[in-house]
Amino acid sequence: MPKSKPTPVIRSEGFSQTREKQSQALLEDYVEMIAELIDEMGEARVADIAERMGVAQPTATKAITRLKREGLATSRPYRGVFLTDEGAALAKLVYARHRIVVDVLRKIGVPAHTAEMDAEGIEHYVSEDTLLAFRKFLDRD
Amino acid sequence: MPKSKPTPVIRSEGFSQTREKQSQALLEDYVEMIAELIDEMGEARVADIAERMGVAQPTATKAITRLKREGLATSRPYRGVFLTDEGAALAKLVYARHRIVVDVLRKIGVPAHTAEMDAEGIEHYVSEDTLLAFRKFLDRD
DNA sequence: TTCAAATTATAGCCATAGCTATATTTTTTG
DNA sequence: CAAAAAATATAGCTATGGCTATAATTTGAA
Repeated sequence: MPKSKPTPVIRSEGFSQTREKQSQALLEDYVEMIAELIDEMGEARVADIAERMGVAQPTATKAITRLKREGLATSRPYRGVFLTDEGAALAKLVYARHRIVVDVLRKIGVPAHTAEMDAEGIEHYVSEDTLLAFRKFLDRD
Repeated sequence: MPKSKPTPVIRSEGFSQTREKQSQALLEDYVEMIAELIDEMGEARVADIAERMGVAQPTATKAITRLKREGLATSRPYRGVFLTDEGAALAKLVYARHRIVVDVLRKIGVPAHTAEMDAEGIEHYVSEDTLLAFRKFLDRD
């Protein structure tokens, strides 16, 4: 098994991308959460979104405003939140990716609960290429 | 290999932790970068830090101010940046963790360059338990 | 049906992370 | 050694993501 060599200069390449992804990660979390709530409860109320995200209600409202601006969700004042086609598609992708990351962690030997927790942070930084490798890895044996 | 079952309710547990880690991630990146520069060039100048981080110089200066506030670095005006013992220890941890994440990704089948890039984002969300599992995984075969 | 309770929106605050423009200090060079 | 160049610091702006307090709206119950 070849240990990777240090590649200091290349390292910097990843940093700026990482920054860009941080705001995308929040959008993904909200979209995923909204999809989950709609699936479980038939609708996604602001209060429920806030509670599950672990933030205050105005924080959730502000995030939803941004989701609407980005074309991922819709909502009418004092009504529930809905996903656009684009939002629903994103939710599906994010959910699938989450499952794959969890499965990979578990196959490696990470305890189930830890895998769920860590996947929440990790999943947003898994590129398409890496996801492809993950799928192949899960199909082995 | 058991596919993981959806565990929607548990999911929310991870979110708040994820938020807390985002600010820690930046600190880790800077500390790691400063250690790298000192190692390579003998000193870490603000301009070099900024360039490698892909940010403007005042942005780096501001981050360094925070590093100093957190006791991870020191600096005198118009002079280079240095790591405290604590900062150096953190840099070492972060570096080791980075190598492990890269090695795990590569063992799974992720191309080297992709592994380096994705590890940059992933590494900050790998818990101690997961790291332990990663080490064992790398030792297999 | 009206009024209290629950829900959602708004206002206004803080901190972080980014930027440009500019001032200050150090370094280099003619 | 003085002046130009380079490096660093500071000021002040934007946007995000968080909060509390409060206003507005909807829902439900008497």
